[in-house]
Amino acid sequence: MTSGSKKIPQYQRIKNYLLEGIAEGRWAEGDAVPSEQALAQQFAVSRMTVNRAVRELADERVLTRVQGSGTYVAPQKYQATLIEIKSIADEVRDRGHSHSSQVLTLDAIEAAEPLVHRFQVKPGHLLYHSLIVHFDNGVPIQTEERWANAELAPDYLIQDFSRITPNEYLMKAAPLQKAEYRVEAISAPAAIAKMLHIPKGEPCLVINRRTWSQERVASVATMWYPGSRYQLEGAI
Amino acid sequence: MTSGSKKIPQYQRIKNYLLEGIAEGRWAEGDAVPSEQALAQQFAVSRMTVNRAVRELADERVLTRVQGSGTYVAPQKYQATLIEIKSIADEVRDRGHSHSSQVLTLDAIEAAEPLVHRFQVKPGHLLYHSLIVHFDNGVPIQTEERWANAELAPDYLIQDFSRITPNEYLMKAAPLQKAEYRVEAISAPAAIAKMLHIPKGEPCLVINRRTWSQERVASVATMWYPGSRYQLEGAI
DNA sequence: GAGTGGTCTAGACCACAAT
DNA sequence: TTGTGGTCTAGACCACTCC
Repeated sequence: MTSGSKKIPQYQRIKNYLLEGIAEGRWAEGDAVPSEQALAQQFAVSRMTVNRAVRELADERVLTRVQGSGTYVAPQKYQATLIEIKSIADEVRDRGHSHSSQVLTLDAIEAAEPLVHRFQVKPGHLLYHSLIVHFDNGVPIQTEERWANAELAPDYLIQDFSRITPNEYLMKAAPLQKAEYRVEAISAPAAIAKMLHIPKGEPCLVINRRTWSQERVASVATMWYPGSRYQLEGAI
Repeated sequence: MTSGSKKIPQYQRIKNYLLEGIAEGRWAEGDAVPSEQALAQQFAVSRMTVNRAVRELADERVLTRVQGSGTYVAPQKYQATLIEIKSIADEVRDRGHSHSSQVLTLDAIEAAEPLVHRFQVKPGHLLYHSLIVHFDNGVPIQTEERWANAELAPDYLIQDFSRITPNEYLMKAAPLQKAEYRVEAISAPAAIAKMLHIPKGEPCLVINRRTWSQERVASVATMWYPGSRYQLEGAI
């Protein structure tokens, strides 16, 4: 099915061409992609067909279009409709602030309850574990405790998590297939309050996420955000 | 700008026509809307233009299309990936509990700041306003304060909101085109604490939503959930 | 003025559903 | 067989940007 010959519509071929080009870095963020005219010639299709391909990618926020000027690779990553797939580091940088982080724990463990259940693996299955605090201009904004499936993220322990977030590494190592999240409002317990530099008992947004890759659970994470300094946003 | 004559593209006129028809009940859920051929004749445009209008509404999940059969009004149920489009009443009932609600306020107001800004209307624009508490087995689980655009939800004030939630009415009156949300964790102020029967200061999940229909802001809502009794869930 | 995107036309062929 | 949607063409005019 991978090499289906005639079933893929032309506009989809063009979309794929542009998506691959962006993935490979042929066009970086902000770069102009070829004009509709040029793509129409290159693919030997009418401009209407190219227009549909490019317009759909613009609707999907992959590209931005400026009438009279051109079509450009959209600046952001895919945050899109959902609750933060975005890296916390990018979020901070997008605000023009500086991001830093502190790795408090980084080790390997053998799965036991309740992680056995969360990961849908057998007891003893190897998991990697990290506990990191993220800072926005030096102010703590998130604690992130994460467990990763060693089979899917074999190099987890040798990453420099002060430079790349676990999320960013996992996105490369185990491309996201599916995610599940739970959002709660909880009073900060003492340990969390200390890490976030907030009074014990202050309301926090707590996000629990599980991600899947290749039909298996790739990672489980719990993130605490101080309610006074953070809010989730999104659109549909 | 409301009565701009020539700037609105033909495909947008057709989209509006279909959205209004659904809002007015001319086509109910599951009903077939006119074929592309019929719409092309009715609006005196080419089929390609109609196709774009209908395809976009299908992408927005307002319609569903079946090749060889026709185009139908989509069921207004989809919660799926996103943060609660689901009615709170359905959520409670899905858990096998009984839902009830208490209408504390139901009135009309003229838009002033900050609602003028949130609604993108002129000062004095008519808005309807409601404040409702929802109960799960008699336990308060959500306060819902909502403002609705009177132009898009003309019958808002005569609804029986102890039987149908504002959300459910709005889904029919002004089919959802787009939504935006913000989620925060905030300590309950006294007024909220009293309505939810929780101690003042307890962490609450606060969701702010704006919905669009026919290119205009249809409603703005603020919902408070006691953190101890509620959590958001979702998947991607 | 040259190039770009935004929209639209009046046809066409195909795949599929209903009959 | 008829009607539906899915796709595509080869033009066209317009509004806008950039030079």
